[in-house]
Amino acid sequence: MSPHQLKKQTRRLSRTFFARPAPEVARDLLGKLLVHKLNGHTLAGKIVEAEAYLGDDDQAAHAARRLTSRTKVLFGPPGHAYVYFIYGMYECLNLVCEPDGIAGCVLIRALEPLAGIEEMQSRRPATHRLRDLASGPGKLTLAMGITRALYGCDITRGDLQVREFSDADPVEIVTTTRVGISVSRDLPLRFYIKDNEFVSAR
DNA sequence: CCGCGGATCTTCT
DNA sequence: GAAGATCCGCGGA
Repeated sequence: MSPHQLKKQTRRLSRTFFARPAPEVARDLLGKLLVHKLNGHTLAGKIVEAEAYLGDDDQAAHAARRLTSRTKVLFGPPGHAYVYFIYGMYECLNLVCEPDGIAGCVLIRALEPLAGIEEMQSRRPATHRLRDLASGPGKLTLAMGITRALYGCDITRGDLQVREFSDADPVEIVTTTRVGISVSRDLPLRFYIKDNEFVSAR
């Protein structure tokens, strides 16, 4: 998909899209396009897997503890990026949801690469199969060049954005429990596109 | 294909 | 001081 096609066939999501409950936003993000313009390159992938994280009622959510310097963006206005560092070497991308003052976000867990694929591959030299390029929360941030430098950035303006296809087909969604957490394990807050080979942990 | 463990460091207790 | 919203390479089947 060329940058020209991307601009013509898709449009950027606005803040109202994100100003809703996180589980609802997580479902609706499936099939949308995550785009990062970086150093003259346009990197893009279709969102095929996402998880919702809530506030007080979700002990697995970073926002459940309290408001800290790390989590403060979660309590702010929707449509901003929450990027955090984990396990000493990876970064994960979340999109802040809910109205201003209410915590909640969606973790982007896997992408189907659609544009700037060679650039993504150069960022993940150890990977050879396309389906492994961005099929995990740590993998996709590496492939897309997303770092903590983007903490708090406005997704509705600027170089990191989410776009929707004007002719999007409805997607078939599978709901499961979330991956890699030790508490609040039973909540059905993971969503992915059925039969999509770019989903993590198949 | 599957399971296991090491790497590595920020954040909060 | 310990845990953590992960990934990769290794060994075995």
